[in-house]
Amino acid sequence: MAHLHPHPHSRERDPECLHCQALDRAREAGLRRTRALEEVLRLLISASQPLTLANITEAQVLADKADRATIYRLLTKLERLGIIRRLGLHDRSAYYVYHVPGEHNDYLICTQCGQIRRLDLDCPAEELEKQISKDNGYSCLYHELSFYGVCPVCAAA
Amino acid sequence: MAHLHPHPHSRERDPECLHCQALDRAREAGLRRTRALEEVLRLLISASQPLTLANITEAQVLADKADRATIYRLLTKLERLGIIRRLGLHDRSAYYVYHVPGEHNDYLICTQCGQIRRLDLDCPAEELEKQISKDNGYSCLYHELSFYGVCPVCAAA
DNA sequence: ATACATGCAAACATTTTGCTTTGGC
DNA sequence: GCCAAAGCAAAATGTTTGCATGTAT
Repeated sequence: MAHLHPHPHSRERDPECLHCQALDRAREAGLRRTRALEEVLRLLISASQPLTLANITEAQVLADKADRATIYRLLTKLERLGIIRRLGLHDRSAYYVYHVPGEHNDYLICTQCGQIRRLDLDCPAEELEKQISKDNGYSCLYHELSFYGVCPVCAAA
Repeated sequence: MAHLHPHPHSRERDPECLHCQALDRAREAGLRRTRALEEVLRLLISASQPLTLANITEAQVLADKADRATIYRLLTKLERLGIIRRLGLHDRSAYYVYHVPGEHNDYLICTQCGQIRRLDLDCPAEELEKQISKDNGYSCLYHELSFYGVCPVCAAA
């Protein structure tokens, strides 16, 4: 999953590389190849958990080099294009994940400390999607399944 | 579901009445019987969809009679007590629903207009909860399943 | 050369807190 | 009377926009 881009800033294309794929999708949609685009995609692709706008803006590679507003607008575009996905995880802020076409992740969140872990499970909602789509006439359906509870560490304290 | 309290402001107790049950739970937890408590519970119980803090504060019965901060603190307490539940539905603001012990609801949200509809389905995540709880050592587990898509109206436009 | 992307600053929306007063028990 | 709850006002947090400038194409 956390497939790192093997050739930063180069123009070579490795069709297996998630980062290249993402970049291609973005370019095809008309986005320009900017530093912010590259870094945002790289960060999201290599992250093992959802990231907030603040997380991204403050990341080493971007700190003091990228503006909140720029990243915000970029994330918004990428979401609209379906390249990334925005999650509502009870926090005040929005979380973003890279969206691998056809893949899906669920999360387990501690209601005390806010820790987020990705769950690796056969999501049972997958099948329901078609049915719900048909029943309600909705298109472009996707879903979000999150589990909330108290993690062992917080339970001890 | 939307069981209305049949005897507002009275002290009679109908053990079948959701509103009475909720009130009892709150009182047992030490909350005082205030106007805000009664109205907030009534609103949430009779609502057919999740409500925001703003929704509640601006409701007829409470408008100009209740302060945002008061309702906010009350909602926070009720959530901590497990009497209501807070949902993260992608909107900027938090949504609240009354939590009937043992019951669970899933939602279908239009990503364009934000409309929220409650889904009536056999939630397949119910079973996963125990497993996840065991696997990860989390306690007090619950989950939230939401479907996002474009509703027919927005699709037409 | 022409858009699109950026940066900076300011506006917004919503949540959260401090402190004094009110009112349930 | 005591302590929780209410009310008011202000702070904090995170998102969103306007506009002038820079830059990829």
